[in-house]
Amino acid sequence: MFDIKWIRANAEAFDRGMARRKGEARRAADLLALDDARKAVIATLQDAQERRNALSKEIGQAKAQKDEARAQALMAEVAALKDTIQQGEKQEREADAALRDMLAALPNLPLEGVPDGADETGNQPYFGPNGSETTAAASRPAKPELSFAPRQHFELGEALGQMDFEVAAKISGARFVVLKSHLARLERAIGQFMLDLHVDQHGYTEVQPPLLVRDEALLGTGQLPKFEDDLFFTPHGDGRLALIPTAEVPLTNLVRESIVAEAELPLRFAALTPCFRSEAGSAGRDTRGMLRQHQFNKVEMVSITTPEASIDEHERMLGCAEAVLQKLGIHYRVMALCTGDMGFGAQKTYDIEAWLPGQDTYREISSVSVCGDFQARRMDARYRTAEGKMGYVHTLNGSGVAVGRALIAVMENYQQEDGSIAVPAVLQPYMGGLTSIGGRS
RNA sequence: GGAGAGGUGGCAGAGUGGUCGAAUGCACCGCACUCGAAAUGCGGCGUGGGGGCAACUCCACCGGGGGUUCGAAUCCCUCCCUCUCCGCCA
Repeated sequence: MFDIKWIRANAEAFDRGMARRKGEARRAADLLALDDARKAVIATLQDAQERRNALSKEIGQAKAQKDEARAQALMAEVAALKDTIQQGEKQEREADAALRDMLAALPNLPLEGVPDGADETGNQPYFGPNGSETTAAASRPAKPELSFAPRQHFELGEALGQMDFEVAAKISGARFVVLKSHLARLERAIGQFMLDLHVDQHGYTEVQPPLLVRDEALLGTGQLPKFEDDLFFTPHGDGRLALIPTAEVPLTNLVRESIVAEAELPLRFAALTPCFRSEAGSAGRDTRGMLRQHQFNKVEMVSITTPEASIDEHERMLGCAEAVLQKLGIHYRVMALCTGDMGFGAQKTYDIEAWLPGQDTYREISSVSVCGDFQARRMDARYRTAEGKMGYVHTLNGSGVAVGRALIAVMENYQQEDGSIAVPAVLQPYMGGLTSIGGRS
């Protein structure tokens, strides 16, 4: 959410940034016109209120002095203002709402340095703030060398009899899956491992958040008002609650409507939760396998920082997500998303794409974004310095990483010629010591 | 689900139609006293918005929203939240 004052002071930068955003025709002039109209309404209203207040005060004094005649005269005088004030209040509400609605529908402005582009083809490889392709390659696991034609995860899973899309469809329809036996445990092991990593080694506080949230929370992080179609809702009383599309929503809203002492920052939260997405706009895409499901598990990281610290925190968070793949031994690449591929609330986003041998391609497994004060303004999340100065916090979120997609990556990268799957060393403790799924033991 | 009580500044807690942005206490900040501290005294201490170069001034805010009234923390409606009792329940 933008501050209209900021737009007024930075109209040119605002227009330049919005022009880079796909499909954003909104210009500063449109918003400033609304704001001007709003101010005019306020000026008129306040003028009338000021006169009313003064006269009402006199009425109080007259009454106190038992001067009924004077009180009556004053009341008659002020009565005339009543209609003006009520009209004005109504107009102010309408003007506020008009401006607020327009501001709430605006996406965040891309940071300097974010590549321009219309879609994912405009994304660029990223090797770290001071990195190169060579330095990055040194810290990233290599592609597995498979001496046979690799299979896709669903082929492996179905052959094992531990991944069942048909029965899931009978129960819940398309885009659901049933995992059983060792694959079910592998799913749990991956989530557990990743959450432990972030909590034990990366300084995140483990959180068990609500999975059903109010519209206000979704407005705060930016899923509403524009992306209602992507969400599942359930009726609740006279209203509704949404199933979280990502734990970013409850984790970020942890600081909503609050003022955090600067000394408390950064706050780092991590959670392992199911996520629910209607995938309304992706009919026909990735229909095979469990790459794109209505329900999936994800470890999410959220950081709340000062404005000064958010850019460094972004790099740090990317590192936390990368560590997962490094420890799992899965080859990946990092892409800096272009303006056309970034999410609504992001100033800058890195995607981590895991190598999937079965698909012979890279697929997104994590997305790490810095949002600046965009969400903080929507949530009214502020911080106060030791000197008492207040400002909006900066928020960041990143997957660390998507559990279902990590399962796919493990399966495809650790598959053996006989269709069994080796269990990565770091997961074995979480698998009761199991070293292979489907192999002869 | 039924019955009841409540939501006021960082905290505690007055205030049931008029000069109340709101007593008082605690906390906090400054000053005085002190070698220093405590205690004490004096002063300060909310947020958002409009106007103004500025000193400043005006408007709004007592859980959220709407209404009644010349005037609302106070009355009415509605929503949210908290607590107590009953019922149900993993």
